[in-house]
Amino acid sequence: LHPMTKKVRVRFAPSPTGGLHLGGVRTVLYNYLFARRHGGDFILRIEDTDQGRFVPGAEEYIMDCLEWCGLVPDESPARGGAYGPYRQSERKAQYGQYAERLVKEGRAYYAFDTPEELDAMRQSYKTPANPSPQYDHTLRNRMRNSLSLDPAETEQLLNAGTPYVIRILPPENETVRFVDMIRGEVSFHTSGIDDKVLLKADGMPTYHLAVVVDDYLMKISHAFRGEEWLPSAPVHILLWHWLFGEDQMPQWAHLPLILKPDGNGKLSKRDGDRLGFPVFAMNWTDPKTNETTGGFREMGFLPEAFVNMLALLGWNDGSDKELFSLEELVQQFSMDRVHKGGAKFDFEKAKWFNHEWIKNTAPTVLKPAVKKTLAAQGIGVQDDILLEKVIALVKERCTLLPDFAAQSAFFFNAPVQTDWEAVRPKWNDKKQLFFVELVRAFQLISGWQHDDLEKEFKEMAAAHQIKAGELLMPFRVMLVGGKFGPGVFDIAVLIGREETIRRIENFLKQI
RNA sequence: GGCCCGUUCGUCUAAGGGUUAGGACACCACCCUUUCACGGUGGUGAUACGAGUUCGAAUCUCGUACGGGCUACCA
Repeated sequence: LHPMTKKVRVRFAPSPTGGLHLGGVRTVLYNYLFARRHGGDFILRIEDTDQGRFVPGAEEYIMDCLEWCGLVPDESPARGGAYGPYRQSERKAQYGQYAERLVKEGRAYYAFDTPEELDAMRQSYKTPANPSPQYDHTLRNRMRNSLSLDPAETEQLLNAGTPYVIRILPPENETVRFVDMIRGEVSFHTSGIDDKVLLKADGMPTYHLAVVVDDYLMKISHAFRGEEWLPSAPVHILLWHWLFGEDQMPQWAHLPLILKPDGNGKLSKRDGDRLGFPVFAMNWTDPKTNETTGGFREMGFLPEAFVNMLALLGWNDGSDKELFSLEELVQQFSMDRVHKGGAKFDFEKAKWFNHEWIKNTAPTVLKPAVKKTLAAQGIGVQDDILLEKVIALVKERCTLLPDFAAQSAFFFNAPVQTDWEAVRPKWNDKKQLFFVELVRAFQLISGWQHDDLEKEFKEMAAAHQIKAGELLMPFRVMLVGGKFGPGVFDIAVLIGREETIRRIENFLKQI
């Protein structure tokens, strides 16, 4: 087993190609929890070796997402650290040396095949029985590389500055084994490993080389990534074995995939558009296509709820507990309770988490976010004390932050729309009279608390020989504009005597 | 096709050889509430299949089926 002599250093390494999806955030989260749990460091490294797909602004976006989630790295491109650089592109010069070393030691070779030649190879060897031919031991001798060419020719090509890549040369007949923290021992036969490109023609490393070199140089002790990386793990193990020795290698954990809610397969951003939910942490606008993909933040999720929901998608503490703060997650998290199987994402359950968090969060804490969401709906709030009372009153009926606008707009502005149909059919002179007198009574009443109002209202109803129930709905519509909201007397208390009377009179005038 | 990984209610999951297979979301019913929610009570609903090991299997082994991932000079 891995000697835990060095400090735990886990890293999250996104590629800045745009957006940070659910699986990505969960990977960061597990990294973060593991690091905190063991008093280690959580490192962010940017994998920007593919310049063609690099998207401006994506790196900043990733940092913003992490900050919103409360998962700020100890070391990152922005913050720096003792094991920099934290962007792969800035380490470009070093990768080549490691690749050359592998060639010298006979573990890799030069390949001069052009993209067209590779394409031609894949076309000509493609059969129904073998739909995707590999550049591997079966084919490499028929390609143009330093193994098939004679040494003089290779030398000549190299001297002439012919573009080349460096490919790995997997051992003939061995079994590569490693222990995955989640899956236990996993093994691959080397005959099934193809000659992956390690160093591209532009001198940049591929992920395979870069991840190994970076993890070594940055002293990474644990590396977590999605399950889609499992098939290329043997390449990385081999590289570790040759370059730095397996005793230096991080412990691996391949996280289960997050699947689409309907059907099967990996969750993609397309699924979000199709099914009406976000798949990114925050809104992301691709500067190339100008296309925006929705985020959980903008949809009105609390970061605590978002993180809580993600943590439980593939992990639990063994009990029935489902609500965890980040701090509690840090205390409870363990990699051996992470599941092996993928989990379908369920937006309904995600909303449930948010609802629970809204209900359990104090109005003072909720206030800034609610204020923002109200402002976005054109509802200005001057009275902060009132706002807190309103939040306390309506939060249990809000699932997403924007729900606060619908649920509490009438506290701050008189209703613009009135659901007349809820009242008109049963309206009559007796009721009109009742409310006229109610206004008078409310003007005179001494206390303006819930019980005062209810007592007055019910006594008057009795005096007018109308059931209170028949009057409560009209009263609600007068104050709220519709058939919804908290208790009517609670509402009246909060909007105050003057405003209550104004809304009643206004209604009476219009009906 | 090849290689690898996986499989408990519709969904997320608990149960590490002995439980009436538990909880949550969703759904349904009832209660609370003279609004809408919240809440409460109850209900429908699962160990993919077949062998083997064992007194006893969701749990261990093997096979089958099904699902997924990978199969780029992308990560």
